[in-house]
Amino acid sequence: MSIGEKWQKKWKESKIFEANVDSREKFYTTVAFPYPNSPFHLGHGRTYVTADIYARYMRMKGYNVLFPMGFHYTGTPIITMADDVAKGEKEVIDIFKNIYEIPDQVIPKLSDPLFMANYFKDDIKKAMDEMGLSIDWRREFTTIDPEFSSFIVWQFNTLQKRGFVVKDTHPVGWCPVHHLPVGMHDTKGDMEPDIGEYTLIFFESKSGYLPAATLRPETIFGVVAIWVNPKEKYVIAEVKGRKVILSERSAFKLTFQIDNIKVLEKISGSELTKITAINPVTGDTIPILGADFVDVNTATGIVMSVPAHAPFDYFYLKKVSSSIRPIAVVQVDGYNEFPAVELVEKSNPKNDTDLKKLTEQLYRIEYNKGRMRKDAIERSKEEFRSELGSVIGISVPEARKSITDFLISHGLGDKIYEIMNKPVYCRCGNEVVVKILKDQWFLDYGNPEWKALVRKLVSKMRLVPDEVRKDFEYSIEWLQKRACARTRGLGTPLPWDKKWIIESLSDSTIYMAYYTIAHKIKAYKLRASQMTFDFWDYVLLGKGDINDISKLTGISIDVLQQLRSEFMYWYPLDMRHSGSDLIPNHLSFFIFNHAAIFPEDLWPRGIAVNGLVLYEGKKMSKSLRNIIPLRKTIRIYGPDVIRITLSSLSDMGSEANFTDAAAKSVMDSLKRFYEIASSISSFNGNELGFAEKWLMSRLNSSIKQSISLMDNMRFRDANNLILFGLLSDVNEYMEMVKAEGRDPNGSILRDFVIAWTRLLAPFAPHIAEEVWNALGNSGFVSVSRWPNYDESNIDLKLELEHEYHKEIIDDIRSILNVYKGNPKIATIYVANTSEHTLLMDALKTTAGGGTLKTFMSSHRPKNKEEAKELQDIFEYATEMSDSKKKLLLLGVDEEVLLKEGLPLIKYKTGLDIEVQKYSDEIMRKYKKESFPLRPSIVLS
RNA sequence: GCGGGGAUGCCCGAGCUAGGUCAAAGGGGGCGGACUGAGGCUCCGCUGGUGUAGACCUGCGUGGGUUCAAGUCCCACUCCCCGCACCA
Repeated sequence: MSIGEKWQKKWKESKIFEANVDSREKFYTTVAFPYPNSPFHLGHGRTYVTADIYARYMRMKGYNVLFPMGFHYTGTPIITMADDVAKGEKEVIDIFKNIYEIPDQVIPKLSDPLFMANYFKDDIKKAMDEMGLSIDWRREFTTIDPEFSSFIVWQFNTLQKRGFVVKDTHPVGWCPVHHLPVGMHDTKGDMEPDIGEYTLIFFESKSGYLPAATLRPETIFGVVAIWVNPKEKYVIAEVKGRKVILSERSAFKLTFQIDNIKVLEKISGSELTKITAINPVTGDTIPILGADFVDVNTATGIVMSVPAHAPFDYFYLKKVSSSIRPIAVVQVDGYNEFPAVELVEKSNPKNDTDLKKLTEQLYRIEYNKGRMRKDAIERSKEEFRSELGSVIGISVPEARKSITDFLISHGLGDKIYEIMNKPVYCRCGNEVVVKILKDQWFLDYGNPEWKALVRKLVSKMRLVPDEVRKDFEYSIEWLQKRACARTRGLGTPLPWDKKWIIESLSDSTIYMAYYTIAHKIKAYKLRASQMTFDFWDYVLLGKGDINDISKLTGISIDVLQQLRSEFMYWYPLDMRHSGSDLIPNHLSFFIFNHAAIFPEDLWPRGIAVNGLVLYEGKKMSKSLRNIIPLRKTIRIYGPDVIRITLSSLSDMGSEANFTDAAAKSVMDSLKRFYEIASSISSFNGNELGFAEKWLMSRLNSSIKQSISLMDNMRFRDANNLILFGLLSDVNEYMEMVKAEGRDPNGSILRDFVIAWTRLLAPFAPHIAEEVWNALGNSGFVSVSRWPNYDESNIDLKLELEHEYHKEIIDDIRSILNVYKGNPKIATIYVANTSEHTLLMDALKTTAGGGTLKTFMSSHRPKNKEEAKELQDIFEYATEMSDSKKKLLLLGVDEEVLLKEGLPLIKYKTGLDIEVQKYSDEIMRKYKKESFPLRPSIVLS
């Protein structure tokens, strides 16, 4: 059995992570629960480990820590994926089989969604245990447990009562064949259908209205023709009581958006080109022209031609007719009155791809810099002129909005939805269309009262790292109505309209409250039917009369009280951990729903967000086939290595790059820690010299620093300090002792290792327990206290002195570097008191904002040499490091200091060292100056 | 387009919210050495260029600017990554 398994088992047996209400201060933390549609990969581990490190740290700080876990079954991906398995979809099966190494006999069973969810839940749970997460598993649940459903029903009833649920229509991507909404998971190539709006403008003709579809309705004044595709089929249909002409395909697609479309007759595109149309805004009569580039599958298949501002239009119009003149609508600085003409003539596009690029370019320029021309607006019909006058001179985006409103309000236009990134195909092979869902239920995140509460909540919240605050503020302002129910998937039916299932991002917003009593619900075997609206109102909001509720539900008063006090002990949630990708949705919804349901004193206090995980510098993806199962890496490296590599090698807010090299180096460091810990009994020294004092100082100052780093979740810095930093300190200590030719001090090292083990425990709990136990400590390091530091052991001066010694060594080495020959002795000339006085004076001058001039004038050099010396010392003073200044201010006898470091300097340089006082003679002989803490060194 | 975040030495990556201690932390890789039966363990040294003395030169996306002094501040530009809704 590995060290990992050994301690995981012991933790479980001793129940140390099962948190119960007691008199201690509590700390309640959660992580977004997993969605079990596949096993965990490396990327999943990061958030959980990060939360666990903090949970373990807080536990060691003496808090009563609750870290529960549940599983999210709600939604469609599990169903879709099970379907894929059932259909024998190659890619999915290949991933399960070859990446996650799921046994052959299991794979067919995964075609049952519930089997899949349970199977992966178990696998994920194992992964969590194998990572050493300090979870209280008694509170585990899934979101389709009837007990949990009763909680969600209560949540939605409450939201409904408070007026935060509204009914509205909503466009979705839709498969016209199996009549279901399609999201990213349901499309070929996982394409998210991007739904956009086209404006329709009704041009009159003798055969009916031509609804030209455009993204730029403001260019209506510059329309010189209508394009249709002469090779395609069109129909005349009755739409909203109006006779319109549109492509056959369009008529079909629009049935999903508009009721009662009646196709009256068919007409070919070429036939259409024989008639003319009338611009409803200007009254101009314009030709209908044929063009192959018109795609009848996009919008209505009727396109208006604006050659002044659309490169396509100008390019093709030029080919068909030379008599039509462009009409300018938008003025842009740096272009002539017909920007599209100018662009096409200048860059001479060869094909549609070139034209597309020009279109995008012009579109952007006009959108950002364009202004509406007066002459264009004045082309409108007399009756509209005064109303449209307001758009003269305004920007394109503004004009677009008001002209669209104008068109619709005058019955001259309409809006339709279209898939903008078309074609998008459903997995069944049919092209996705836009469907308007009627009677859809929404959570009204746009509600101003609600938003105001949320703003308040966020402003009081602790966010780690704080940079994500902007993201939250942005996303909260941006959120509007959000559909909260779906037609299919696992989950809880909407209580007042049971054909809808509450969708997954809506039933996962306040479930942290459920954990606080989940174990009691199980222990008392409460049934969902007992957990009524009144029950939840009492337990979570303290509403209602406990006697009545007890009678109504058949739950004893004692149990009800217990549940209420459990909840009130743990709530509010202190910290929520999640990936940064969930900021605009889940985490924001979490905030919104808490604000809506709970009183202010129960609002969550903090969110910690981490970036994603890369593997060897690349994003993990199916297509790259570089998905690394988490459990596999734990088998290879052990849990402690994985924990540190995922969570503590990069800053929390930035992405973490998992590389095998990094994991290996963490593994080596942990091994080294273990070796040192196991060998301390063999060290027999007992001297308490400079080296020991230095080591103790390093330890104590590291402990001191660790506290603020851990408090702020700066795990990268903390780990650098604790794992890598203390390791190199021990090495340094060993060298120092070796230089003095003596044995390391065993008892000092023992104290050091004991503290070190505690510091390491949140990061590498398994190896920490092992060492803790081997050193003869009772109990678990996991529930021991974070080490205290003794301020009196922190000797800044001593540490600075050691720095000084190392600098002397570096200096000698850099001279050796360029020295030709074999020197035996380094003579170090230490500055004398007069230089010391001068330097102090120079420092005083610079500190007071004085310059070289001030300094000179107060010293009045007698000759050139003296002036040079003064100047040098002043320059030295200005560029002196802070640590040297400190050392100088602490007051040192440099000669004594040097002698203290002699063994180390000799050992490291391999030279004999002589220390002498500096004199002018040295200056004459070697042309070298000595400054305090910067002695001159002469090799010979 | 909107919003957020980046661009640092062979590679990865700190530092840039308080400008000087920055040729620039820490890794990795490479080179050399110690230990060893051996080492893929560990430890030590070197790893921009030049240099017979701890120095100098070049340098932190590009171009300007502020300053005695800029990787760090200001302006402009180029490029890259992430999110943008009913999907967990």
